[in-house]
Amino acid sequence: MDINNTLNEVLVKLFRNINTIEEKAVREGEHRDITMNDMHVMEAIGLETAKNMTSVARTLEVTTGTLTIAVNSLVKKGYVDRSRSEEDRRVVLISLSEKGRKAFLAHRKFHEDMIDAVVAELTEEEQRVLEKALIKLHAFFRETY
Amino acid sequence: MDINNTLNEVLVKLFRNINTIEEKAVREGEHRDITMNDMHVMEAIGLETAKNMTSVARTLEVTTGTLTIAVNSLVKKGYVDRSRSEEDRRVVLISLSEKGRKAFLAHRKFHEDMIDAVVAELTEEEQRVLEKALIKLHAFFRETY
DNA sequence: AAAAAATAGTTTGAACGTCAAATAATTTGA
DNA sequence: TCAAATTATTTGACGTTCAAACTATTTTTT
Repeated sequence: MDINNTLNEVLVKLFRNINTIEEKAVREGEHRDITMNDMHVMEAIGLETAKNMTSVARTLEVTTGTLTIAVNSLVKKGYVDRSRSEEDRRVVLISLSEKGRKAFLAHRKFHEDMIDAVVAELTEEEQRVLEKALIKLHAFFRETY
Repeated sequence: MDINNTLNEVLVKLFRNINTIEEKAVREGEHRDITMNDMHVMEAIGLETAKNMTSVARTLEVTTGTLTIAVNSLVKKGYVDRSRSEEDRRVVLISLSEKGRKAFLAHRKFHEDMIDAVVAELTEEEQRVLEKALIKLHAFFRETY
C-alpha cells in the first residue's frame, strides 16, 4: 500500500513536471526558438536518410496536416530541409539540416545526462532489475490499453 | 552504456504512452466533455474549501489569464462554481461542483487502479528498485531545474 | 490508352492552450 | 486621500491539433 502511494505520487508529479522541465531545458539551450513539439518532430525525422511526411506523421501519431504545419515552421527556422522526391513526385522528403542535427544532439545529451543521474545511484544489480521492471511496464501498457 | 539506452528508450516511451492512455481514459469515461487540461485544473482546485484564482494558477504554473479561460469553460460545462469573495471583492473563489467532484473522484480511481495494476506486475524487489529510481529521477528534475 | 481509384501532401476552418500586456475593480498604505 | 499594489479579466498573438476539402501524381482497372 505504501509503495503504491509513493509510486502514484512520484508518477503523477513526474508526468506533470517532465514536459515543462524538458521544455525549459530545450528553451535554455543554444537553440531557443524550438518548442518541445519541434524537438519531437526532429527526433522522429532522425539523423539517418530523409523520410517522407507520411512515415514521420505515423511515428508521431499525428495527421499529415498537423505535420505539414510543424515542418513549415521548422523549415522557416532552418532546422529542417524539405524537398520533392524525384522517383515519386507526390512524395516530400524531410531531413535535419546541420542546425537541426546540432539541436537534436544537444537534446539527446540532456536525455543521457538525465539517465546517468538516475542510474548513478543504483548498483549494477538494481540497474538490471529496473530495466526489467520498465520493460514489463511498457509491455503491460501496450497490452492493456 | 547499453542499459542506459534501454532505460532512456523505455522511459521516454512510457511517459509518452501514459499520457495518451490517461487522456483516453478521461475521454471515454462518464464525463466526455472534459480535456486533460480541464482535469488538471480540477485537481488543482481540489475537494477542499474554495480557492482563489491566483493560488490555483500558481499551483498549475500558468498565468491567471490562462486560468481564467480554462475556468470559463469549466463553469460553462458545469464542473466548477465561481463566486466573488465577500471579504475582498477583488478575489474570485472557485470550487468543484457536484459534477466536478464526481469527475475528480472517477479520475482518481483510474489512477489508483492503474498503479495497482502496474505494481501487481512487479516482484517486490522490482517495486523497491523502481520506487528508488523514480524518486531519483524526480530529484534530478527538481535539482536541475 | 482512358478513366477510375489510390496515395501523398497541403490548405482551411475550428477548437483549445498558452503568454504578455493592457485594462478594470478593489484594497492597502503612506 | 490618493498613489501603489493586488486580483482577475480581456485582448491579440502564436502554437498544436484534427477533420474535411482540395491538388497533384501514380497505380489499377476496364
